[in-house]
Amino acid sequence: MPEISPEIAVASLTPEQAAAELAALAEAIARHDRLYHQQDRPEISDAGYDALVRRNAAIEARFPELRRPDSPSSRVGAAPAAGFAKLRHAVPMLSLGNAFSEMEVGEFVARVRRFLNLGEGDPLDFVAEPKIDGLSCSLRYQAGWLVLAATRGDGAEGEDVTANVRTIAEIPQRLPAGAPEVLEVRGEVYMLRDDFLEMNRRRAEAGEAVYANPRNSAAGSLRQLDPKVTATRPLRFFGYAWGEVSAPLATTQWLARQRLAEFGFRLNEPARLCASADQLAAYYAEIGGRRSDLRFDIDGVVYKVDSLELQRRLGFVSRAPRWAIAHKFSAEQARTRLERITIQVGRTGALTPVAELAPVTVGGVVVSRATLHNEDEIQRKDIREGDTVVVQRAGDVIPQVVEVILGERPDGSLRFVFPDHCPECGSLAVREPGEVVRRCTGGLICPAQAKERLRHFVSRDAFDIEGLGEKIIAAFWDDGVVRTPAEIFRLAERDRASLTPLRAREGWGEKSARNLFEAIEKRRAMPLERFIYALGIRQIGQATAKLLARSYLTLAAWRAAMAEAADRDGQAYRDLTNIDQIGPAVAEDLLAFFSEPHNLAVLEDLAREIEVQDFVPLQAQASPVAGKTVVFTGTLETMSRGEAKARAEALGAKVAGSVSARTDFVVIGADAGSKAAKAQALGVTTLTEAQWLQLIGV
DNA sequence: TCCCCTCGAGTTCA
DNA sequence: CTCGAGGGGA
Repeated sequence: MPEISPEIAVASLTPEQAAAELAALAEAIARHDRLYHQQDRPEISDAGYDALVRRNAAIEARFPELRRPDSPSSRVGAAPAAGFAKLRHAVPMLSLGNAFSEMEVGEFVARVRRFLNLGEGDPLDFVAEPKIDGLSCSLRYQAGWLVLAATRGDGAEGEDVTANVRTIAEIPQRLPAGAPEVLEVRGEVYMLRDDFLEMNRRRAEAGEAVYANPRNSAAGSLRQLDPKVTATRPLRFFGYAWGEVSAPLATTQWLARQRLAEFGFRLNEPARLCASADQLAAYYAEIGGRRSDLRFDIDGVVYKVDSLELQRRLGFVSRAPRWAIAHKFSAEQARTRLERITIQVGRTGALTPVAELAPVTVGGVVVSRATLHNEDEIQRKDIREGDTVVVQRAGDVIPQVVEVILGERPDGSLRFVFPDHCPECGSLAVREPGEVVRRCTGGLICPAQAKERLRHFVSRDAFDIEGLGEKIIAAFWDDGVVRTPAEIFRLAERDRASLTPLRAREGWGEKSARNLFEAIEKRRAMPLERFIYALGIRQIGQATAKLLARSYLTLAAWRAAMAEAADRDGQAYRDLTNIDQIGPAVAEDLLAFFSEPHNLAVLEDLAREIEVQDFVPLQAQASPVAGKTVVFTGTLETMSRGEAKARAEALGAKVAGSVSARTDFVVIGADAGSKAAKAQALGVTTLTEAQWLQLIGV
């Protein structure tokens, strides 16, 4: 049995004794943390606790190689991280659908009942809980130890904040016996309002910038590069969901919550089990009434189907579960004067009206601009320059103009006339019939569009060149330093010969210039899908770019196919439109891009500067369906069509929408229609769902 | 032909 | 985050 023996001098410990004592200390400190922070039942004095922490630190200093991965000292004073590494979630972290009215909640309940085929009398329970305004986080425990913590990020990939999360006292470093071998606990990192105010007070005293609200404060505190700083912030955590688990937690959401509590997590309270839409509405009203009494900020409540079995049956739509919904409180609003309406020109030439507002605080943030979306929106709300308007932040983020206070409209104000010429290049701006946006026809001659295209090219999801932001791109373009993507890659070379090198520019130095050149060099090799996306072809976003990369595999093959597809009656065109999700409209935009000589020249030039890497399907080599074209038809039993498609693509297959002689497999579900017949007529291999699953090894 | 869903393109502020 | 439009299943 390992012992904590403070009486033995650290210097005289053997390595074996030290290791045993470190293990005992880790356990003891974790236990006292739990007692103190979660159960408010400390068993030792603060001084006694400090002695344990100091003893641990002393032993670690003497035997650094024995430092444990779960060392209590990593909670405080861990070395600063150099930025945050990306971390892929084992199970994606989803977002929630929103309801803003009782009616929408009623529809949600009805939708769930319909989906599950429930009759009038069949019971259906929901868990209702407050929706904390914090920052979602996923905590991964293995063999009971906290091993990883990640922010939500885009849902698929977040940031590794393990070191910072270890400093949050309320989060158990270790789970009690009986917890699953693998458990990802999901919840919200947040700050109590009182703690937030106190912290701001002290920051103000120290002359430091204060945070706008508890949410920003929690986010800012968790994303500190130095965990020591995070450790000084009063962060807390509520657990309310889970990701990967090696064993089911419970049979219902309600009981799963109790399990989380047993593991030492604080739960978001007050929660309630509700049996009907009426009870949900009552809960909503009650929480809404008590909102200001709660010790933390909430932006609504969440309803979840209680039965985990029913949750499984309901499944997901896109990135949100069908079995849960957030019922939001109405957003905080503010009145301000709309000074002017300006027009911005986007990469595709779209003219977007933006409201320039007299700065006003909404939801703790000063807002001075808000999008007006488009021409129709302005007409619909009859928004005029000089009006007093009501502003709110949609989803508490993006500012929007809700309405005009007509009573305060100044005399002699005029309806806003949307320009029919581009404010940047003067070209005609036209609105295609049936479309809402008005677009500048300047195309290649419009400097605003050119800059936006360049900005898109270097943006995060495209070439991601660090140090080449919006401002710098615009300045480079204006001065003629960089006008095309390829010129970015010739920048360093040209700079050496230049009479006015970068380092001589205002705001630039030797070091910043070198850093930029290095960042550019790092991007000379680029995966095909990113390359296609970076080109900024209309309607070709990330998803479609990846689809094209998967279908054509190499830059050469893609370019050749696009050239050939100019013949709308040819095979190449049929292949293109036969890619699932690519129809005639998308095909036309692609072909329009390739029929423009300027674009071909830019592409050619760029291809000389960089290496475009062939598309690499995941697990491609091993799978018998890699490189094959598959068509799904009819209703699949074991998974949704979207899931089947994702599975097939993950194995390197291409999923097509219709059957042709080039199709390798047609997977036939229940009630299949003409596609099955066509497959037979063409002699294409058909598979039942079971055969398909066997083929891909499920 | 009509929905439903997904995707793209636009947006703000710290 | 929101809106509009394209794609495709029903």
